[in-house]
Amino acid sequence: MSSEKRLLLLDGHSLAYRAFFALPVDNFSTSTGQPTNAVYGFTSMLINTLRDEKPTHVAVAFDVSRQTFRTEIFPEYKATRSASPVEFKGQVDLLREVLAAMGITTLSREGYEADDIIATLATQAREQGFDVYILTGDRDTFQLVDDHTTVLYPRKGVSDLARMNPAAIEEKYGLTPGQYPDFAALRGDPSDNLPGIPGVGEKTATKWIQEFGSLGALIDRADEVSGKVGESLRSNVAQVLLNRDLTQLIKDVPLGVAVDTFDIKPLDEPRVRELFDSLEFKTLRDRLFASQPTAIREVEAVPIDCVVLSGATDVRAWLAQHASELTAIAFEGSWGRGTGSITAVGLSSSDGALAAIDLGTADKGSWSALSEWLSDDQALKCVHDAKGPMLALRARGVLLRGLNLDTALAAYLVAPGQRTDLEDVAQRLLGRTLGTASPSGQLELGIGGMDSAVVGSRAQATAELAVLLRERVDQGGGSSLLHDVELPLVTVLAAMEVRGIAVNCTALEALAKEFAEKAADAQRDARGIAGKDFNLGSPKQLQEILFVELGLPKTKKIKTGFTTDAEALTGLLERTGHPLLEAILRWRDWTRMAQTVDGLLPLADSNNRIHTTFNQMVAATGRLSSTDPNLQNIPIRTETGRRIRDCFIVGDGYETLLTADYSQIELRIMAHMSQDAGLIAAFDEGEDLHTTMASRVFGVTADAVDAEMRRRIKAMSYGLAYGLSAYGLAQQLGSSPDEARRLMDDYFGRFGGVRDFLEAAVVEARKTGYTQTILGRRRYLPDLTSDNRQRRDMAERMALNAPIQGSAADVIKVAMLEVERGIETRGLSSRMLLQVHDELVIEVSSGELDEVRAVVVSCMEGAANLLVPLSVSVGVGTTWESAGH
DNA sequence: AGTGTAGCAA
DNA sequence: ACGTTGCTACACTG
Repeated sequence: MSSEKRLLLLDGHSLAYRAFFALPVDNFSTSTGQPTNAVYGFTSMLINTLRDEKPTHVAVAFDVSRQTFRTEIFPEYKATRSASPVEFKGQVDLLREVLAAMGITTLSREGYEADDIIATLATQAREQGFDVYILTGDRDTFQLVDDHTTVLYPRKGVSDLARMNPAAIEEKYGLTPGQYPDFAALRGDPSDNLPGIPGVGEKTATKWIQEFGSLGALIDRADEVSGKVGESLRSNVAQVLLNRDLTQLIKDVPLGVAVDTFDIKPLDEPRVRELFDSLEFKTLRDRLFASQPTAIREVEAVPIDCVVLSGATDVRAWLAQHASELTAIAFEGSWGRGTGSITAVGLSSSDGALAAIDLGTADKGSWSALSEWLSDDQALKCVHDAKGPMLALRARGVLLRGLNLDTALAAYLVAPGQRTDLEDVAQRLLGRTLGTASPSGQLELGIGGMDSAVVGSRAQATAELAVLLRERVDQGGGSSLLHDVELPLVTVLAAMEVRGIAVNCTALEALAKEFAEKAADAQRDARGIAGKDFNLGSPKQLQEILFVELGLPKTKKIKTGFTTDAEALTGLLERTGHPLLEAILRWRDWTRMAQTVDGLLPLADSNNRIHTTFNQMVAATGRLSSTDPNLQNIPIRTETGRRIRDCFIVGDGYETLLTADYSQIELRIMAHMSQDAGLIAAFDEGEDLHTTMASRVFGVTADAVDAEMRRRIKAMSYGLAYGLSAYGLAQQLGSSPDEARRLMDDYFGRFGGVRDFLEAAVVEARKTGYTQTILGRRRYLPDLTSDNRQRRDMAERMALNAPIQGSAADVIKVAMLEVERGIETRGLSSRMLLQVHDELVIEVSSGELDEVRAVVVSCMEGAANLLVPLSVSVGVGTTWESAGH
């Protein structure tokens, strides 16, 4: 029979320490280098136990210091334990933070170990009728086990727990729990530095306790023990009795708290979310939230006044009555790859009214009434992440107009780098947990119809967020960036995604076949040379063959051994000339290309067009990203890569593709932001920039600048924007750090304003907490003041890069708006298809080339007014490759 | 399913 | 430890 009151007690240090050694720190560190293995392992065990044992009360005990009553009795107690590693120490505080966020009581008392606190609480709890569960890595607690007290002891790792109840103790030791400390005293404990009896191990200790019943009886009748071990026992009685005292847990530690107060409280969800996100505990976070009993984690109450609208009259009447000012809309449905469908719509008007429309059952009239309102640009709307719904609406021929706010975009500008889905933002800013349609997404809606409470509450949350975020964006000075750039860009991106880009599927298929054959050839060669079949794609197997079987020189160390990346293998090939290396590199090249092609082919629609998805809220710097497929990383640097590019073609009904890209936009931004006179002058020169800069740095005429000098300056210039170190530059150039340092000195000697700007950027960011772009886009970098050098250095590099990369993103976003509008206002039918960070790809209708080129160039060059001109180069051709530069 | 390695782009 | 921002594929591990 299990009690209704169930207390879970944990030993913080012992569990965290176990986790620390069980989990490789390399696999459990944040991207900024903070080790989290101990916190992770502990938290994982805690969540699993909460789920499995369903306690009603929880507390965690910690040791305070090494100094306890035990060290007073026996100074050598635990004296052989080495200091805990620094990687561990910092994690204890993190762990306490996690527990605090989870609302779990932590206890510690000077002079006592966590075990004593646990023994005390377990005793009190038992008296009050609790069932007690003790999760600990310390076997001394076995003495507490009884019919209502179970010790959960990690067998190995952090997921395999042994349930130590009286039967389990009996089975494992042949003893009762009460006999355990007697046994432990006899055996001694090397890890606690408790000496045992020479010649007496676990077997003898068990036998004696079984035979005599207890340690007291054994010592009373010690004379009866014969032989050498008997001798040994008699001469070590004092030590054994001391061991017994040290092993005994104290059950009356003065704690001054009642077990009742350990009842499980609701999670501080925003705090947990923030903390777990910063620790990069994604799955753990989800597991924790999933494990919350519904009684505690209540889904938001059903909005009682959410009316379900059906029929054109209904819809029209509601919209006329309520949708006067800003109306928040929540769309349910699915979208992507330039299309989508909407199943339900929730509406939350500024007067507080809520409505929902089920588009699965709605008649034609309701739909047309709704779509009429959706495309009315006088009817102002707010949507959380509007681009997807825009795609779905376009698929039904409806243009969403009057979009006045996108709360996801606003949340992104306020906190780039944080998640922007509605659930998360609502949780973070409103402190509210939203209900979702169903864990599996659309499924339930499709079958079971609309859940008006869910749709309504999402619309309502969006409306509330609109008020809050508008204010936050204003405070952050991002109002213009949001309303003049990001918001109108949503519509442009949606249009680009709908358009897609045409591909030559026949040619792509031919490439796929050819690349696969080339890869197979290389694989055959490699296996032949190695003399065995192995998986070339397995770094592990590759390491075994290269460094063990063939005994090739070791490469740079990585987490899992030695790197086999292309740079390292090329280096090895040069040094050893081993033919296997050549075959592997060749196989990598061909499989890479084959993968790219294979990934593209199935994504072409019936018109042979591929529709990517541009994500406006992923990159912390303000860049766009592209997925499904990623069209921003189509190969270009190799001949083979260019053959893939050649398969992206102008579509039917259009004349040609045009690509336009900014020349050295990041350096121009650097010139502008730094106001470095030398750099500005170098741009005004109009000749080859890197050559001009090299001539100044090296003090020679432009004619005397050779390719190597130009290469160095170019690498230096671009490295700067990334927070380059002398070491990194040396790597890049293949020279010594000393040489690189000299180059940097010479460079800054000539372009000192750049250095001053970069230094000031970091200082300013440290002071304000954020960096800023030319349009006021912020990136927050709290790690700039971190005590952890690695984190701080990382943040400094981000602070150098973010204003530059982000400003470039600002500029091309403005340009995109201008290009789109320029084309439209001139009544042209050419259209923008892609953006690749500093490049736009346009599909040009016949007869429009000259005008489009002029529009694109002027819009791009005019997108920002910098201290240096923006320069755009244009290429034209029927394929992306031939239109390239 | 999540993590690590590798490799493509800007 | 040593240059930023992304996305995807694969192998490996649980």
